[in-house]
Amino acid sequence: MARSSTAAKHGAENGAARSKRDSILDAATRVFLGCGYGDASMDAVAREAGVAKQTIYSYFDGKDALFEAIVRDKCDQLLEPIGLPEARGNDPETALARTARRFLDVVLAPEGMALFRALVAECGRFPNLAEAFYRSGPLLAAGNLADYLAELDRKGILKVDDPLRAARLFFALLRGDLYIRRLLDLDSEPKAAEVERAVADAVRVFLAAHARR
Amino acid sequence: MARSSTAAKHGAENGAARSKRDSILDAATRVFLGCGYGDASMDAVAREAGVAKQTIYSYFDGKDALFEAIVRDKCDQLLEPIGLPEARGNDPETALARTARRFLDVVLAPEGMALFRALVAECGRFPNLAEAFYRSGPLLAAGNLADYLAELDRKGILKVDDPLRAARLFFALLRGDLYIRRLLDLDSEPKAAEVERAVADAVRVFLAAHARR
DNA sequence: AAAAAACTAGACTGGACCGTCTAGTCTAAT
DNA sequence: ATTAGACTAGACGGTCCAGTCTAGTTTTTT
Repeated sequence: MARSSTAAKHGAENGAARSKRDSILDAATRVFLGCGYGDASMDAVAREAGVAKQTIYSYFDGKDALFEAIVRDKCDQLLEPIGLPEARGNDPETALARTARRFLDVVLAPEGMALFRALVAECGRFPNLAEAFYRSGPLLAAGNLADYLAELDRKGILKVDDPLRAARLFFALLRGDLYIRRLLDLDSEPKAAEVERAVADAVRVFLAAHARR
Repeated sequence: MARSSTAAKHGAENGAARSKRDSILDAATRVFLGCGYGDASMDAVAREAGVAKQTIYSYFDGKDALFEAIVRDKCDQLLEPIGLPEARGNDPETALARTARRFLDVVLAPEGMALFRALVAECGRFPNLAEAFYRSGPLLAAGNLADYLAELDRKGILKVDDPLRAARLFFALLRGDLYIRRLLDLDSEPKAAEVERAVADAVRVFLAAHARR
């Protein structure tokens, strides 16, 4: 019935209340993804949101619940584009490149990286969040691509024995070394040209591996 | 002159002193990699090492220095096998598979994952550690493989235009989806059969992409 | 206008933890 | 035997922080 387990006593769940909740969520996102769960303080969130600390506790049960809320929120919002099935032209090269570009744009962006870093850091404390992220991100994306690959196989355009496995490999190829370097914060957000090069490499290798002979 | 910046006043840097320092380092490794930098307490390290807290501070300057020491230690110890150039038979498939196996055995093992997770979580606080890890791990491994690939290209066995780039791609392929799942702690250490399958997939795709036509 | 609900600012509690300090014990060298 | 240095056990100061509480103000509803 109530949205969150306890703290949902705000009469109208719309209008001004919604916007206050949102501004808390936004501020919390900045703070939590900026310094990590451990170093983020509720006082900092309150300050950032321009809100009294008590107000936060009236919308959320506590620090854990707030973190969960912002992560689920960011997952939905951030991973939505890569979850959507891609418009599939008849040219596999173009379709793959488009999928690839969309994927990298999301996961290599500062927000995507910050979210993933936070999840890696806290996966011990919040195992269900890690699972939810994986399902609504990498797994969904791979599933969609797998459907497309199966179609290409049926049509005899490519040779794909295990579509899901192949899709996962494609995304792995795509992350490449860049992703590790980004995770360790050794690089800043890559320029479009770099992304384009990674996309081209991945597509080339993938097509070579699955060409009909 | 002195090993660590300040705390190196232990007369003989051998024998009993060495072993005490080592037991602190071991305990600290368990604690830090077990709960992460933030949640690890110096008291817990002392308890784990069976040592008074003061003793830790006589060997290390503080929590930061201790963390640095254990990370550098684990980097050296863990990544040493993947830094070594591989015995290269004439069969590229076998050589690649051997390199791949050695790599995955290290990075997917609990210790390898814990180290990497800790670095990802703390890369903001310890940027130099992240850099050191990258250089003595992924970069070194890629460099070695690149040398081998260049050789194969010279001999006309494979077609490898940019060896370093190709080597990085090979390792990316190798990490695959498994690595993401391991990072988020969604899987436990993979069985040998799973590793073998990942290795076979990566080698197959890589060779297909770099075959001489 | 009056009552109720939401919100603010800030004090406060209780607990965790880093790093230091004290006082005393053990070991090894002189 | 004495002395110096390494070590132990535990207390302690200072800081930080999650979550609660109080008292007063603003907004909304009736």
